[in-house]
Amino acid sequence: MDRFNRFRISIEEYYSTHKRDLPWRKEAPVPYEVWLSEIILQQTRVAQGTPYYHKILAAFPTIAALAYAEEDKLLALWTGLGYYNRARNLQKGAKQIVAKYQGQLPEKYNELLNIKGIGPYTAAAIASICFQEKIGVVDGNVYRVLSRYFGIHTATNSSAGQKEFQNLANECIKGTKHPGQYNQGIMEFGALLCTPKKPNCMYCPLNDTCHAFNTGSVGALPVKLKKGKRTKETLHFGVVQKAEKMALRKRETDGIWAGLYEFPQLNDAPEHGQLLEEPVLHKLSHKDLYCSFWAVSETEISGDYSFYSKEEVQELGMPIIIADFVAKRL
DNA sequence: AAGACGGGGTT
DNA sequence: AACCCAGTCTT
Repeated sequence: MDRFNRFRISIEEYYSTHKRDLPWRKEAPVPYEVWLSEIILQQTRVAQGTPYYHKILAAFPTIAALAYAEEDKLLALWTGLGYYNRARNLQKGAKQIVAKYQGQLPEKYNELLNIKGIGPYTAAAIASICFQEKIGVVDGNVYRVLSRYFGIHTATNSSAGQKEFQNLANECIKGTKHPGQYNQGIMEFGALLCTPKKPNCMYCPLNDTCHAFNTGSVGALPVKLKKGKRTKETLHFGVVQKAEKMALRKRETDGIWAGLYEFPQLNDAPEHGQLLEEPVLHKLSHKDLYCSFWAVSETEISGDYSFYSKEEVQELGMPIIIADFVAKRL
């Protein structure tokens, strides 16, 4: 038996005995549910994403409902999940599917790639889980598992690495009869056993032939290129409250917090204004935001804002730091 | 090829 | 504090 088949069979065996019961995992997976769950879970832990999956599926039970939804309503449900362009692209994708595919997800990997928000990972997941296409998923788990087992030292976040790991993943999946099970299996294996820190090598069914385990390089794999330094930014929010309403404005459609609502920003600490709480450090993965909230009069703020009540705010997407503040103060 | 894009959990 | 998470898009 070759190395690829040995690997695949162990993964399938592992999955059959360890798979978690997740809401979108069904005997006959529903393509829309798989798509929605995969978008929500991009760069997001299952535990964090699952409640959002339930809320959003309940609010928009079909692709058509999602396509015709108010963007603000979708973003309101997405509030706190991060990477908000996922939500906006999800809806663009839904519109594409309604327009070009009669509201049904296409079945082929190459067709799925044309849909907004669907990249190589998500296309492979949908095509394999829903339509039995043999394309390997490549996510953070897969990079880790493959790099260790096969001893691949190419950086996973380099162009060469992405190609190499995709090719390897495609090689591994070739022999299977159940592409969706195998793909979910390798991710489950990475999430539960072949973990980033302290992987459970002693109980690993593949340790006899794992390159990393047998060369003592488990801790050195996968190899990743370092990202640049984080940047710092200071934000001054102008809080104007009148008659149980607060002034909010919708952000531009690109950059951070695209399309979300926030307090109008001030260029600097205002001359006339009361600091409502000690400046908060809001840490994003790529920058540190020092946020100050100032009670100011309406003359201090400018731009295209409107006043919203507690009820109206429920229908708006907001960065979590704004949503939390509004919840406390309104 | 490199950076931008969130927020939260783990080590 | 650094790393990671069922990645994708833009420049």
